[in-house]
Amino acid sequence: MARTEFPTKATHAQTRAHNAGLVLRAVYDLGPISRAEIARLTGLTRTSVGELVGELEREGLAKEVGRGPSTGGKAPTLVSLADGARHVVTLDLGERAFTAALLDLRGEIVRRTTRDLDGVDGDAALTLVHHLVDEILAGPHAPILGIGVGTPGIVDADGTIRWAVNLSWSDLPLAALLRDRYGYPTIVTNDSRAAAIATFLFGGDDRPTNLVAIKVGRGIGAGLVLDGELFGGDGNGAGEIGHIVVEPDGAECHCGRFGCLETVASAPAILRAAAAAGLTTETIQDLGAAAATGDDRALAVVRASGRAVGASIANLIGILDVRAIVVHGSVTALGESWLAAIRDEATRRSLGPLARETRIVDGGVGEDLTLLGACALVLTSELGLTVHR
Amino acid sequence: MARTEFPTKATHAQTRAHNAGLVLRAVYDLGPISRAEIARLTGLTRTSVGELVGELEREGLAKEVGRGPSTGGKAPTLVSLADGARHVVTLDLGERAFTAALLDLRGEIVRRTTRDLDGVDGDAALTLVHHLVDEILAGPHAPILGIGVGTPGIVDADGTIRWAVNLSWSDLPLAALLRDRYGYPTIVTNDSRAAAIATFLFGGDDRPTNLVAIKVGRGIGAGLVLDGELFGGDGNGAGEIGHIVVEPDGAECHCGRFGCLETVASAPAILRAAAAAGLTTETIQDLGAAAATGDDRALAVVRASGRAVGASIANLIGILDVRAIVVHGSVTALGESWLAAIRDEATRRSLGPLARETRIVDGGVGEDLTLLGACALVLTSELGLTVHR
DNA sequence: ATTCTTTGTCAACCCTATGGACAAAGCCCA
DNA sequence: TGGGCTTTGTCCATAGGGTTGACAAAGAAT
Repeated sequence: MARTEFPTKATHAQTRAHNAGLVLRAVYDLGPISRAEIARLTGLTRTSVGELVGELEREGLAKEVGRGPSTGGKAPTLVSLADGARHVVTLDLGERAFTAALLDLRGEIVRRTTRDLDGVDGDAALTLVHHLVDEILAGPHAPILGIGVGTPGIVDADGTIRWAVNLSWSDLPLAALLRDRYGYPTIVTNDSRAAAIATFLFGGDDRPTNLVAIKVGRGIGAGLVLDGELFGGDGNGAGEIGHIVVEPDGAECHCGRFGCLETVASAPAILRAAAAAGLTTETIQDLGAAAATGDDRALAVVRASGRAVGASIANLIGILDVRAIVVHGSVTALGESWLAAIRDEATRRSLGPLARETRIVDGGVGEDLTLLGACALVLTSELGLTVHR
Repeated sequence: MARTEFPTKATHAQTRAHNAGLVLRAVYDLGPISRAEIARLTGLTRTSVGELVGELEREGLAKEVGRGPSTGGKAPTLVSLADGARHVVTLDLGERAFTAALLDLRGEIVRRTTRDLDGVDGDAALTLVHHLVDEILAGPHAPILGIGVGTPGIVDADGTIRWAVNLSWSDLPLAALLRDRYGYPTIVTNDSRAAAIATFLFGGDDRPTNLVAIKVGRGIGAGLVLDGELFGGDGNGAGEIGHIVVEPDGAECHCGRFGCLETVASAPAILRAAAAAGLTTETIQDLGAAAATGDDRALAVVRASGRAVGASIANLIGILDVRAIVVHGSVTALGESWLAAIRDEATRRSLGPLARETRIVDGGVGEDLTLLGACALVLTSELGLTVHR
């Protein structure tokens, strides 16, 4: 029904907010910078920039830090960001442990606490979340900008966790709960997605406009950054590639179907395959090491799982024409032969020109990616900021 | 390099343009409507709306059309769109023929001309394009808003046709050429994509935010409408699913790989398969008819090709979580058993909850979809309009 | 006929970006 | 050392454009 809702009108305040965002971003991205330079960059007048910078200074977000070199005229007054002027509380609700951390405006971790899950779930897990946040907030901190959470499972756009298997959570309105309890803006997302924006924003200067970050661990999921923004799809389920069937006659998956990608390429599946092949490797690391030494059976297992991921990536490339693909998560510990298998299969299965320009890179185990992504989401939504470097 | 470019500043003029767009859209979508009603809908004041409507009237885009019923006070003055106030020239550069048409603001075709291609290509084909546009413009018309073109092949974001096989065009800057020659804003897109926005915009009131329109004909391509906008990908190649490998050991494709979707599910491939199965059907229609009468061999061929499309759709669903999928193009003539095979396979290969809510519908041969889509693109870019119904 | 509503418009006002002017501060060069 | 030239940052007047409030016109309700 386009009949009832309608896009929102534009107001002066919005213009202001937009331009304020530009100035903040300039200060943020381009380090110590003069007002005049910001004016040139943004196209705003020096007058406007001066006023907006003044506002940032009053809010404590920016401060003058001396003069720069002259270029033939008056030396510019440099303004830079007060990195610690605000803090963000972030949570990584991992498979085995929950981590809470306090991050500054640069995404630097000020402090963190991790608590092992030890089979805790349901309400107890929620209580653990509260404890962790309480603990983080108990220490000294700057004004809090918001709370960002990365969690496994499917998460609605409004921050409700539809279901998270290992935590026995279903339809848990986590964002609303935390918002009510702490009074801060709160964003809850799926961990694959958090990792995706983190990779995107911290990807350095040459970051592309589109990026897909695929997490391969106990489960498999991707976060899609399209045209610079996280894409959720109609039901916020975009990127749930773990349950696309890749082997119609494959093993049964816990989702009820047969031959889902997760039955072939997830960590548990790989270990099962290794065992079936008569290998005695207990962990992904071990298997990777075995493959690295040239063990044929290990190599075969590693390659098979890599090819499955590669085939899925070929689909991604064909459908979305993305150039930047990052693979991360615990399974990346399989090492180079795994990645090579992914690249080979992705190339073999997708259109030449597209595949040639695609970079598939190893994002590693991605320790703090979820925390960073959750932080980035808060920064973006609260300040219109874009974290990078 | 985020260092050099920078998002653009917001100005008063932009605010104005945005709000003008809102008002125009209200008049456009909601037929005869009063200024007061527009004000309520958009959140703008009656004053602003009055002024903006005045502007539309001066431009000839809107006109007063009497009074509406009173609701207890002064009866409202109704304003409605002057459908024929502007015209759009559109071109459909089809596989066998070129069509040019003049469309009004509602996407209604005012007049059209079609010329068979008869093997014409290269410069001669370009000349044909010029002739067609000249012919359309020779007749009476309202002020022209722009030219919209739908063409096969891969098209850059700036309207350069990278290559179109059957026309022997490569790196032809068609948009620039037409812009220079006629002086109108010009948009050139791939036909699958044009069809996608057309389906999206003309899809009625309950249109979703995401839609994928898959064209299955001589080639196979999809147009992706994500969050209400056409998605192009990094190299404007998004939706080129025809060359994703679906059968690694399949037949050779003209792209050089083996087992691309097009080698299995495109019109020529299907006819080849039918011939190989000993069928004497000459056309897609014939084959569809044979399948409809229960011919086992025909049915097998039809189902096999449908399943291949269905598997690709499962990928789309898993990756993008789109709810609305439209299949169109000449191969839809295969009929119900083909569509059923598509649906079955798509459901079988994708996650339950996702597949359940997905609607895969038959868009038919899609006669004028390309023309409509090209028109819609021009309307959207020139007026910020959204065509529907 | 009177009162109450709704509509459309006009005038005064406010927010915010712009353009011009100017002092401050630096370089360059005689 | 002083004059000319640039660049920077700010002040002031101006203008675009949405908002508020008031009001006449027009219709419904009593």
